[in-house]
Amino acid sequence: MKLTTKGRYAVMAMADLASFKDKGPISLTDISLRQNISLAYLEQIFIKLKNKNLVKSTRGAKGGYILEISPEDIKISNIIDAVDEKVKMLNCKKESKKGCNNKSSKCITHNLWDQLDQHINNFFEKIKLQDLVKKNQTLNK
Amino acid sequence: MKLTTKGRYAVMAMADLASFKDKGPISLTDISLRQNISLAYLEQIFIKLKNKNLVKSTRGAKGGYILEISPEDIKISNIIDAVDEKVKMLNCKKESKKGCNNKSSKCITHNLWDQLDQHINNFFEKIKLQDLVKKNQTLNK
DNA sequence: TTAAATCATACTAAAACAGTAGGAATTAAA
DNA sequence: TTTAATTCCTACTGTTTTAGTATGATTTAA
Repeated sequence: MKLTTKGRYAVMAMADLASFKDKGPISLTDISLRQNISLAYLEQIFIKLKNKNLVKSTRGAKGGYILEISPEDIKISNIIDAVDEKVKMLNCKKESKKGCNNKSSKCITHNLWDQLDQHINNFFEKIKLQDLVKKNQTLNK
Repeated sequence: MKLTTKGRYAVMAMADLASFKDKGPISLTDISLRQNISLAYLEQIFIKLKNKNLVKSTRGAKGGYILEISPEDIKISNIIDAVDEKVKMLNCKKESKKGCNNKSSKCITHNLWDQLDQHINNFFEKIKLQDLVKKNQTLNK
């Protein structure tokens, strides 16, 4: 069980943006170099972040991205969700009238995975982007 | 981010074993039917559970598996670990002298994933197999 | 006019996943 | 003593996901 790079990169990139939030639009090239992430891959990720209104873009030369919302108001869960990195341990399909294992209404481990989901989502909910950049902030100002 | 079937099935199967723990060896065929998991796949999973001394086997007709330890003493983490379902969000390689992104010593999100690892592992550590079967136990006795 | 940037979409190699397949060894019961 | 039920062992495989590349269009500051 692991997070995919898309989710990790998205959080890294957003944290990067947050650290430079007073420097005007930040280009993906910059983020790419600083965070060591492929530029083309970053582009894909930022389309999604933009669709969810987490960032705003400026096109053309000297363009780039800035945060649409303040880092204190962006939860890690918002970022993870934006790039389709769903936390979903449960596989039990709801459509099937029969239940988890096509037998009983709920499989014996149903509640366990359900609680795990909540446990992880709760973790992402309570941490803000701001929490990640606190230490570095003064350095880049 | 999701758990693979191997981890989920392992926990389901162990919970099944625990519910029938006073009925002598339980065959994988039985578990396969009750939990709706492929027999051949269960066989692979049980080799691993056996290697970690979570279950004991009896070969031949009327054979099967029983728990090697009491359900109160088996943590979910023991099961997950046994089938190689590692919880590892962090991708930062320790070997590389350079650190996470081959640049700074630690990437900006390093601690976040580290804490997430702990958060999840902690969840699996504190839940015992016994906790899963409590409700169903009287039914199958 | 040019260079730097976002925007958009299609493609792809490699790995992981979720099993299957085939048979060998063991043992209880008929 | 044969048969059926079981664990044990190892190799194989189709599908999906991952982690990007590749290509080109559009926009804009200098």
